[in-house]
Amino acid sequence: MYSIEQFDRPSVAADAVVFGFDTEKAEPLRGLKQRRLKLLLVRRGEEPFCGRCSLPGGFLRRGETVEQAALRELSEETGVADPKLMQLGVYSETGRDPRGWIISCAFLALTKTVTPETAAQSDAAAAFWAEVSCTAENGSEILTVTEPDGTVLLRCGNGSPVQNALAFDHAQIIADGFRRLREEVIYHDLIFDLMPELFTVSDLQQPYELITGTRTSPQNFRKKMLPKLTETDYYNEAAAHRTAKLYRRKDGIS
Amino acid sequence: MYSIEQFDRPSVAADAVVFGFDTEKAEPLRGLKQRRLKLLLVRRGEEPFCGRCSLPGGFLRRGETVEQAALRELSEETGVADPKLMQLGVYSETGRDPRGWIISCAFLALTKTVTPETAAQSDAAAAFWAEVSCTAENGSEILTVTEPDGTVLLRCGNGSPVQNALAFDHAQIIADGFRRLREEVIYHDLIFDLMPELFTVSDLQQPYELITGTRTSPQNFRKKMLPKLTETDYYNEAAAHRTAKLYRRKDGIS
DNA sequence: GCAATAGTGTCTTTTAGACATTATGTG
DNA sequence: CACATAATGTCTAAAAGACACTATTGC
Repeated sequence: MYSIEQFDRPSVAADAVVFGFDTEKAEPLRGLKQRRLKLLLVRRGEEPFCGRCSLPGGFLRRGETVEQAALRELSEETGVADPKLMQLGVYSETGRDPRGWIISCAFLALTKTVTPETAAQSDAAAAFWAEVSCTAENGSEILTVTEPDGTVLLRCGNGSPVQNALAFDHAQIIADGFRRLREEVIYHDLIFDLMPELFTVSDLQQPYELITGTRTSPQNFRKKMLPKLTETDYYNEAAAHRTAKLYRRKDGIS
Repeated sequence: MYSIEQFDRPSVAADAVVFGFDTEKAEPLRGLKQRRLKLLLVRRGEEPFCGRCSLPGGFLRRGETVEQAALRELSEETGVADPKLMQLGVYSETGRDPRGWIISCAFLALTKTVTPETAAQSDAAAAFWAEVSCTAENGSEILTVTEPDGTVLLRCGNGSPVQNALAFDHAQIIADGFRRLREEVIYHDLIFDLMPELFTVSDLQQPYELITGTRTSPQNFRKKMLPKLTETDYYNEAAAHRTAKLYRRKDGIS
């Protein structure tokens, strides 16, 4: 029988690009809820890249799948509990990790619940939610990841990093993760995995358009989304305008 | 500095699901070229699963990326030279390989050139092109992989294997690969990576519809494809009908 | 009443599909 | 000429977008 001991073996890490939407009372004038796209990061407390930010993750252990490793590390490091996980890609360039031969199995993870506590209750308490924005500047799109204090961690144009304060090759992984997120939202309605169970149609629009980079009128957005929704008997709390019906995702969509 | 030696490490394999179209003179009545979808397999000459068929692949070596490993193994084992490679997924269920802790990084690979020699000139001469068909049977689609002698190696309904003579978990990898192929052909025009540089519009139709599971009239298929094509000054060899203009893929189409 | 969003309807543009028609090659 | 496929055009149905208009709610 073939011996596998004759080959060197790499360490295998599982890292996750976790996106979620935060609900902030932004404009004080009217109870307007603005949703901001957030990315879960960890500030490293050890070498290499001590003090820099990285994706949450850790090493694969014997007896678990890469999915289980990603979920375990997410739970341990950041308190994020039940995200939707999708494989994003394997990063194996030699030299990507100064500690040695380490390949990373990267995941795209989506959570419905972004709360400050999520990050705070972690072991290391080093996890936090960074803000993600995607803006069109003179033709091409710029993806920006910013710390809560305003420090820019990452700027990407056309899918490749142009400004990068992150550890390892995590800037590239994040860029790939956002591009994949866009594809999944456009083609497989993954927007619903970033929303609470019940939501209004207009709750969907800002998140959807931020990720897809599109823009429509509220009327047409409604017409586009309604076939994917089931209405409920609930209404949102009254604001300074007509109350809105709450919907849930329709079964069998995607 | 963090020691990575304290962790067990898995062996990492790179396996490829290689698709390509064969051009057969099928119907003898008129010089009709029929294209058949093929999948590259290897008959194993050693344990485990000695005598069974598996995807071409092998172990990752220090100093190479998983992409390089996949290309090297493809070239060594099967003679397939310059395929388009895309990461398909990581398979890491415990027990998936009786030799021990081995995870597989699977690739979707597309080649423009399916020839008997491709497989024959390999080291082991154990590589061959199996035939892939996807038929609609009472509502759901059945994916079938057949050996040249007619032996059924794999039948899948709804993306999961129902009849499976393949080694390891390669049946599931192939099922995932075909589903991914369909998505890439529909959304990213990957059909062109399965065709020669120059082709007629009708050369495209049978391959396109086999993979996507759709069916249209030749007229409407032409209208759908023309925006993605650049015409050339060449024509195909005359058949028993009007000669057809040869096209190439238009730049900037994805 | 006013501001703001919810929700409906109407019109137009674009796209996809059904299908008739002409063109051109071989036998 | 018969036949098969190439290539174009026409009509229709479905989807996407622009936008007018009505409905509620808080202030």
